[in-house]
Amino acid sequence: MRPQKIADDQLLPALTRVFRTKGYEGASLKELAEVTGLKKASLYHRFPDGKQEMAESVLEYMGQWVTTNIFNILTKEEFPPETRLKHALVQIGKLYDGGKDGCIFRAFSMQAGLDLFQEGIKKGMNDWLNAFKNLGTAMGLSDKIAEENALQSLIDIQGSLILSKGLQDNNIFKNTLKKIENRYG
Amino acid sequence: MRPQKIADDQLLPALTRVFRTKGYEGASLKELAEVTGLKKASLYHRFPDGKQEMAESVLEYMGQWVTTNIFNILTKEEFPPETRLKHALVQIGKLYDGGKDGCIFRAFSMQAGLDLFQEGIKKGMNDWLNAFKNLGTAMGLSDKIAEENALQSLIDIQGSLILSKGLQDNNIFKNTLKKIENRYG
DNA sequence: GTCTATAACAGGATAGAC
DNA sequence: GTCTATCCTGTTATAGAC
Repeated sequence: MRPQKIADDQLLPALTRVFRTKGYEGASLKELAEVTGLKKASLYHRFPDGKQEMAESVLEYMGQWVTTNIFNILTKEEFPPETRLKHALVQIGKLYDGGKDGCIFRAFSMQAGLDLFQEGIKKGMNDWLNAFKNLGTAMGLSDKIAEENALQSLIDIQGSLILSKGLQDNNIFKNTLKKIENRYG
Repeated sequence: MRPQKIADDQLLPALTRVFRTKGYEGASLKELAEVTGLKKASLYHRFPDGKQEMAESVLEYMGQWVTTNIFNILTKEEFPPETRLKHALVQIGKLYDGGKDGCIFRAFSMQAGLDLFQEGIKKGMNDWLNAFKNLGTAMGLSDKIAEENALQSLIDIQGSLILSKGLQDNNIFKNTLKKIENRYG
């Protein structure tokens, strides 16, 4: 067999960039091939089920990144919750490149994407909620308040990403991260 | 000339429904023709510049609806600001059908849509901010606080719409509207 | 103003050579 | 495992009859 032209751990980030900026329908195989340096037929060798499988893999890849770099930090009991939150917010800032990059949930949230990935999106969002709720209870909040804070934190992240894009002002996102930190202060 | 099969004021809502749920790329002329009851060629008669012009018209149509039904209420000096807010929030609930419908800004916020409508989206979002800021100052808030509240209100609306869709729970959106009301309480 | 028909192209997907 | 070549379908858009 020929050597892989691009390893999986380089392939997925490249595909991710396209899906995040273009959405599911907007991401064409032509562009997905270009950014990976592979021909379309080679992409089908890696992902026999085509575009849908590529998008699924991207969703899973993002989920793993977030689990490793955000959830695991938020719930790491060795550190005080204030420290965990601070570190996690830095990682969230990285995830969205300071507001420049969009969320994959949003990118897959138009009809076509929802038809395929509704369950994965729901699960992913619930994972975010649980991680933040875990942090809240570690800070001594009641279950109810911890849940409310978690939900509001996600609303803030998603909403501020939309407004940052629409108003072309990444400070909206950055300030929102600070606001989240203060809410738990 | 033959009679119009569908008047502009019926045509635009139909187009709007498709663009809102599918996004710019996901909205096909085939479906746009179906929902309007017109053939594709007839759509081109109404919108010579094709899909882009249809989307522009939808954006403008939504802007007018919002101006009439939300901004004008929020800034109507005859009524006390608390009343204005209450009425406006009811209209916002209608605009998004209790969380079931998405925002046109979001639908046009993937790359292809931004390339075409960035300026329109930015202007539309600033109109929302100004209307809410106007309300805040009418309630006696400082300029700075009124601006902060306006921004947070939009973040709440956009974020809660995303989470409502992703988690398939429209109560997230509905509760957020109540929360906005309380913030100005 | 709407229609049928069709052009021109892009998109997703596959076959088979190397 | 990657490639070239190709297929087929869907998509945007236009021509011209009514």
